[in-house]
Amino acid sequence: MMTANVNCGHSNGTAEMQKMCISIVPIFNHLEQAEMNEIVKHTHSVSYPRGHTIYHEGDTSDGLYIIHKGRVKIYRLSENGKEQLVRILESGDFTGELSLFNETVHDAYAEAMGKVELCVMSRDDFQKFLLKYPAISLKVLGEFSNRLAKTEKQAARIAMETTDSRLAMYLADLAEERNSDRINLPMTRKDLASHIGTSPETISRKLAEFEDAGWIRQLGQREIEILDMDALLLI
Amino acid sequence: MMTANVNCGHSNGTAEMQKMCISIVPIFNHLEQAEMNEIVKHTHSVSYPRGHTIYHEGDTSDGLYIIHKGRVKIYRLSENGKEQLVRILESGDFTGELSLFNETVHDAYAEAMGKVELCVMSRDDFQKFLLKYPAISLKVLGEFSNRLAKTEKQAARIAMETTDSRLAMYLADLAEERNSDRINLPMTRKDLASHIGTSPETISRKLAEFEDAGWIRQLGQREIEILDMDALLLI
DNA sequence: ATGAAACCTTGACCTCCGTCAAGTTTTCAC
DNA sequence: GTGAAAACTTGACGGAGGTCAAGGTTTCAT
Repeated sequence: MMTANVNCGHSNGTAEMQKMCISIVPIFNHLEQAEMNEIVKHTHSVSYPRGHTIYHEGDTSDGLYIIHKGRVKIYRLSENGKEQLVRILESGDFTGELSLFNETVHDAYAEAMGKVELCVMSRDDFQKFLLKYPAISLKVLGEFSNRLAKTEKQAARIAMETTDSRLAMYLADLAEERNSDRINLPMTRKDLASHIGTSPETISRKLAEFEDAGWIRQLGQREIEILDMDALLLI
Repeated sequence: MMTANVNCGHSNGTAEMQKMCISIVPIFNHLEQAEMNEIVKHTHSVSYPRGHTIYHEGDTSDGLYIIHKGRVKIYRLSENGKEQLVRILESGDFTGELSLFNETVHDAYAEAMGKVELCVMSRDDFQKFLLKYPAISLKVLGEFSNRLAKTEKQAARIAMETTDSRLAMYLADLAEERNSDRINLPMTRKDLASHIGTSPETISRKLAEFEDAGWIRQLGQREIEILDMDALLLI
């Protein structure tokens, strides 16, 4: 049984949290203080435990979810029940938008990777704000266009690159994002495998190969140091 | 009303044609007549021959392209020079948007599949209209959300389904889209292969298998009749 | 209409990597 | 802290499908 802790904005602490929630999200935090306060009134906070499914494929969309604390993984299931990890959301990211515009049902799953705190806004309120503050639309369009570019790139990679390349590119992307040669895999081998279209065993083997070749060093199960980025990307 | 055919060479086309262009695009055709006229003033028409590259990966974005007549294929190149077909644009579709919001350079190629006629709007004008008419933003958001959903689905398929399934699902999608059991492949084996992440040879072989199994009938090189959709999707 | 170029098909080969299995290590709930 | 469950590693095996090649068919520009 889920033990969701739903707050509807009556306590000071919670109002404070919702305000924070809005103020950390790129799509809202460019607004005037008064405007943000108005938006805060139309959100409520929710907290879920590790493993809780926030929405299912097929659920009707109930709104926009903004991650305040914790991480959420978005995944899909194929016909035969295999899971593919689509992306991981962190503080300041949002989801639920896809079904806000055209579809009315979700086409993926959202699951709490640890304890998470979310701010939720209803579909109707969100659309109202988009029309009232056109600048928000531009922010959301920017975010969508980023995601679309990333997803198309990912699809192209899975379709055309070898498994070695895909893994190497994933590591390189992560290193660039974190701006460091020491990276921490944000997920299990199984999830990573499903993300780049291979099997957990293959991930283990390839990482071992990379290490033998002197391109990386595995420090822990999750921590990796990249020693020779160029060689890695030449595979 | 639809007397505005061809005749726009490489320079500006007739006002009539540009008007048509705007009136067939879902993101604009919901506007009032006067508003559309205003937008028409800020577009110009262009025509390109078969095979012409409309924009290159790395080009700086010069604006929004709306397809008036003909078809345009969007593709990417991998490191090793392999091509992946991302999607095919038809009359009423638009492209160039990705680089309109965040990136300033294109990350893919656009090529005319036959003679095409386009209407072009500058990046600045487009952004101005988005702010002036918030309803346009909602339309574009809807279009983006569709594309994102489609692309994520595609990525998940390539990552997790067998080649048979991917081809079968592609045929099924096409049949549903066209609402008929007789479908015409909109592209060559090579392009289809790159789209679903396999090789042209494998496409030939699988289609032959499907035919032997009695699930489809190949009428011409491009025309296919689906005989047993259920069997096809059970692969 | 006609030749050249692009496209499609079929065969043979062979490699990559997915799957199963068994053992080890790490994580997590109590 | 402790035991159970989840996650990871390594090995062996087999099959799906990529690649190369050669020959037939369609398309297209002139």
